[in-house]
Amino acid sequence: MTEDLMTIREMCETYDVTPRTLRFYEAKELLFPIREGQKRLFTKRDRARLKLILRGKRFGFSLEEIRQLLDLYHVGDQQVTQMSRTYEIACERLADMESRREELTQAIDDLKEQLRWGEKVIASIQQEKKAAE
Amino acid sequence: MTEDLMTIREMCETYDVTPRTLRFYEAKELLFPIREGQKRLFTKRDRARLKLILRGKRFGFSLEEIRQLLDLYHVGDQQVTQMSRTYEIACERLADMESRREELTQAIDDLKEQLRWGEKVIASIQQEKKAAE
DNA sequence: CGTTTGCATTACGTAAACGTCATCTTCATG
DNA sequence: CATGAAGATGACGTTTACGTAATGCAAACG
Repeated sequence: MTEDLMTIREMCETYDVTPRTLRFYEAKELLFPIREGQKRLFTKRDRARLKLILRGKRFGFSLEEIRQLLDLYHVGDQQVTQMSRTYEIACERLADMESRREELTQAIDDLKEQLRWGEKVIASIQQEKKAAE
Repeated sequence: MTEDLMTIREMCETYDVTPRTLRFYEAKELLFPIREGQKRLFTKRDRARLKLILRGKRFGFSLEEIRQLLDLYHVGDQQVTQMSRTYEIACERLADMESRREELTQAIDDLKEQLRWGEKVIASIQQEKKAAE
């Protein structure tokens, strides 16, 4: 931790995932821990990527989609000639996420309305109970 | 369609899903189409539920989680005594969704920043090209 | 009246995302 | 030096969310 490197166990405790998950993400080329002999050591970069992975998952992105998103955050890995294409993809993603947020806002408003209705129903039940006493 | 009832095919075209998906959702008790002989006929209620299902999926909810959410929108199906509990669950869901939205906003801001950086890089490449001519 | 067409059921298949052994090294430690 | 904890490597198992036939019925059509 001090040298900016973490063991698999430290990673698991920090991010609440299993070793299997981390090895799986490495196999899928989402993470690239360095090796000390056999053992994996996760860098700051791996941790940043893992946070993005977990966030992506919470929004229903597949690991493959997340992998593409991750590349947007590590453009240095890419050839400069692919930069423009990468930029386009990123713009599309951004639009996608913004429309998602609007949809989510709509869902929140719907649910809030339901809740107001529920409050009314509960209140009227309380009244009935009171009347029955 | 005129009588507020739709065949499976009409549903598929309207909501861009396969028949298999609709039957699957029925088996999982997410939809409750009525029967005309053997054939399924989907009501307005089924369509409302399907919209919520598809929306839920876009946010990474599992079908089981969605089923619970759906019940919040059809409280009439429940016993009145369970009302308060249902209300609690709904509040939790709401908080969950609102924190999701905040997270999404953060992700959007991050990506926007990445894009601004990308714009700079692309611009500087254009400069290099120009200089090379 | 035979045959498409539309929908149904049953059942096996599959991709994604890990879980769960079983087995094997490698150190640190009593 | 035995051993036990931490980590690695297969390899098979599991759940979710459908896909994909194979087969059957029933109305509609040429």
